[in-house]
Amino acid sequence: MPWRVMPTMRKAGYLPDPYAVWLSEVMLQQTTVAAVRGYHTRFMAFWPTVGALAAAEDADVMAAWAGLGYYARARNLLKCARTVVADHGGAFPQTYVALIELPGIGPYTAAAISAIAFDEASTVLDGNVERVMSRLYDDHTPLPAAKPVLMDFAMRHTSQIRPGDYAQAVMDLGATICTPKKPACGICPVRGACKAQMAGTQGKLPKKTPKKPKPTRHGVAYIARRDDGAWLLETRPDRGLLGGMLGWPTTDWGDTPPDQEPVSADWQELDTHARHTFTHFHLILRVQTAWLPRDALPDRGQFIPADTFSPDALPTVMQKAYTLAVATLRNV
DNA sequence: TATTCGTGGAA
DNA sequence: TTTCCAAGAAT
Repeated sequence: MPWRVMPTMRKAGYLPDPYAVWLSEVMLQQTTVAAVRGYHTRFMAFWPTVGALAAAEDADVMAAWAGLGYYARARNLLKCARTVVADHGGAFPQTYVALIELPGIGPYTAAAISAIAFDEASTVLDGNVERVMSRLYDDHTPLPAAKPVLMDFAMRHTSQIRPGDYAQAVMDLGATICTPKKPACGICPVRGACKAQMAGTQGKLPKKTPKKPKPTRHGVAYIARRDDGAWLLETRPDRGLLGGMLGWPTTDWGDTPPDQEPVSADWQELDTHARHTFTHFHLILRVQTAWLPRDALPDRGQFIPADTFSPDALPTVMQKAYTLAVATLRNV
């Protein structure tokens, strides 16, 4: 990662910017490095300090987060930045105990920041470390029930010497060698100590409890433009799915799609629909489009001028609906 | 303790 | 095409 500080530099006393570390660790929650890289670069360019982020407009931050998912992270990111400014003088607290009090910072992130940015000997237990420990001790207890024992294993290994380097090293071991599929045991530095490697069970670990099948829900998105080109959008409520994000007015997403037109209009149903999969359900989203008169008065949402609107500010499912609708609206 | 909460890429 | 997931936190 470009925001990493190399071990040789750390040994000389340099530590990375806590703000950059916090931002990356929050973005990396349940998210791949490849997906995060561009977002982290843009956030650091737009808001170089926690003070700058704290002073940002909510809508700008949510728009910059669009597409990365788990939008509660972005809402908590702002809460956390503003708390750091208001209660900590604009400097991140340096200990696990203090960090975990902040919004959006849980056990893993508090451990990662305190270790990487402040060299506290905290134990990081993320998906990588869970995998490494389950294999090292050949523990077949299914996750998430196995977390306490895996944390106990991880604590035994946590180094009091250069704890920041250790935290990154054990996670990198999981990310690059002790991988979920086809681990590179032949080049693993702890091969000789790995019980799963000896038993030949590394490919089956960590064991996980089977997850429930995803139901399919249905909904309708209403994409309307006023005759001056303005788009009808609404900011979703802070709680729930896509909370705080800009999007098209939609029906509720349930088993049967109700009719909840945001404004009376001559709606045109598209002959295709968008498919999207969230964490816990599949969505089939039908799309209706309409042109509205200058004096239209919608029940929901607000008009965004054409020169202000960018689909990049929308969550991915809303971008899918937009892509389907654009061609049709052009032809009207 | 169990559920909610995104996304895009790999197999 | 469908499943499975990847550096979790909040409720």
